Amino acid sequence: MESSKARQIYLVLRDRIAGGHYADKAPLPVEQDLAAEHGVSRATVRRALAALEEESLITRRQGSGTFVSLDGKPRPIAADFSDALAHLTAMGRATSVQLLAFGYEEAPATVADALGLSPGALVQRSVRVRAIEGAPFSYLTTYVPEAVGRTYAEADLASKPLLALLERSGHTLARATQSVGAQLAAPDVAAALDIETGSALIALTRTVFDEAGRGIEHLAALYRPDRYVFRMELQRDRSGARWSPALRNEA
Amino acid sequence: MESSKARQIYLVLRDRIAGGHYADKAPLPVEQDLAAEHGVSRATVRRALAALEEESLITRRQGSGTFVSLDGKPRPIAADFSDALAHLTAMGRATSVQLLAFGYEEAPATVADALGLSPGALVQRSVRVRAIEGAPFSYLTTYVPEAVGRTYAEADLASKPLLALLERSGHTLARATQSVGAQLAAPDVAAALDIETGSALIALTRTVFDEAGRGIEHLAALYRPDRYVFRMELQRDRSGARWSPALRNEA
DNA sequence: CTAATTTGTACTCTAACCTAGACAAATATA
DNA sequence: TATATTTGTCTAGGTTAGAGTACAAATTAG
Repeated sequence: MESSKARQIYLVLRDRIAGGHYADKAPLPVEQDLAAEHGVSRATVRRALAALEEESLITRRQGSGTFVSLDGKPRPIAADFSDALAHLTAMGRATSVQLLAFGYEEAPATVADALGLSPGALVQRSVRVRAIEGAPFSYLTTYVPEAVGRTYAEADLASKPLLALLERSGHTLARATQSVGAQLAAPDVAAALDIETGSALIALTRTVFDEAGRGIEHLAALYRPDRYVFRMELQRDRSGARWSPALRNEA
Repeated sequence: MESSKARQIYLVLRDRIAGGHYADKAPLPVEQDLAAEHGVSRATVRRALAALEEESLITRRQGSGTFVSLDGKPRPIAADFSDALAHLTAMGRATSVQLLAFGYEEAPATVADALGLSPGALVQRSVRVRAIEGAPFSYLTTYVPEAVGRTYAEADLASKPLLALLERSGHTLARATQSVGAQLAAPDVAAALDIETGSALIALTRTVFDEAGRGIEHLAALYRPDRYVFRMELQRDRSGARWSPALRNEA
């Protein structure tokens, strides 16, 4: 089932289970209905279900049905948008970082644009994977203008958060723009995050500026949605016209 | 290429182009490299590229290379997290809503839990698709406790935002919790959003409470990331310890 | 002008995937 | 207890997708 209709169905059902669309212990639709929904034969649905059963995400009982099984499955970490990292460490959970790539190269057009560099300028590019208790959950690609990057060493990246390094070297981080989308996992990312190619990932890009408005860091991050979700609390404004974010302390 | 490795590659490249990973006019990796990256033959890569070319997302020149082509392609709408809708209408863009399903049924366990209802309680379920200038971008499934749902009519849903209806009928919306993840498009959603099954979607779930802490609405929304992204501005706190969201007026 | 690079085209072979159907076994329902 | 429902097992057959290879045509670089 390397790539196929069965895999597609497997991935869709997996997302739904992880996302709470089917609650724990709840029955999945019967095989006939799943087949109809996806426009395939029952044999194909059964292969998808077999894969889910192998991960013990479901249990199947002949004559009865197929049921979600989330016994000891870890729930995703809920993180604030504003400072995810402080959040995790504050929770006392062991996160580790692996540096997959590091070097200086010409800035891709999209990065040069975001950071306000001239096309072809040199940037430091690094790729890191962050894991919590051994389970990888994010794939981070960062770009930093060369002059900024030279203020710290490669080894620092594996041990300290990048924003901390930037502040240590005297840069003031004043403002950032962030946008969130979704993206499919390419083979390299899938391998690093221990998932299958074609899984859905949260895509977050962030550009950080100093007080002079110069671009300091450009981040393209991919998160496993089954291990990491962004959560926020909203409160109705006194005026009643808008919602405003409430600052959080805990997950 | 209904489901296959070629399709997988097609979707990955499509996401990258839409997400700005490859900039406009920039060359894609050569077919050999793409084949190596994805672990397939060149013929398979070529089928993926053919599909991209058909949508004129790329142009291919024999002897030269393959290039991103984003001429008249619309950029995704950038929306604030706090009140996306007000945002859109404020921009003066024509959004339309289609009501796909409406009815009362037993609350799924996950919904009953979120709204604080007893298991098996009746809820109103509605499915809507929102489009901007004819292009669908969101698939919204909402659950409302029966008593609350009875305060407005089915026809209202097709014309007014749900939150406005709730306020009109005297409910005060005090607080909401929201979380953002990612999910693959199932066939029904894919058809409604005019995309292919297996595309990556932003998944947002929100639960709205009144001032007494009662659950009023539970929303499960799916967004096309090529048409809709969540954007936010962050500012460094005076203390310098955290980031805080800056309220926005415009995209 | 020449050589290297890159996309375009053509072909064969194979294996994986999917469909379709029928029936068995376990469970739930009336 | 009898009947319907649901998962489990098996078989046969056909279609498609993919690998691999070779070469042609256009473009670029030296």
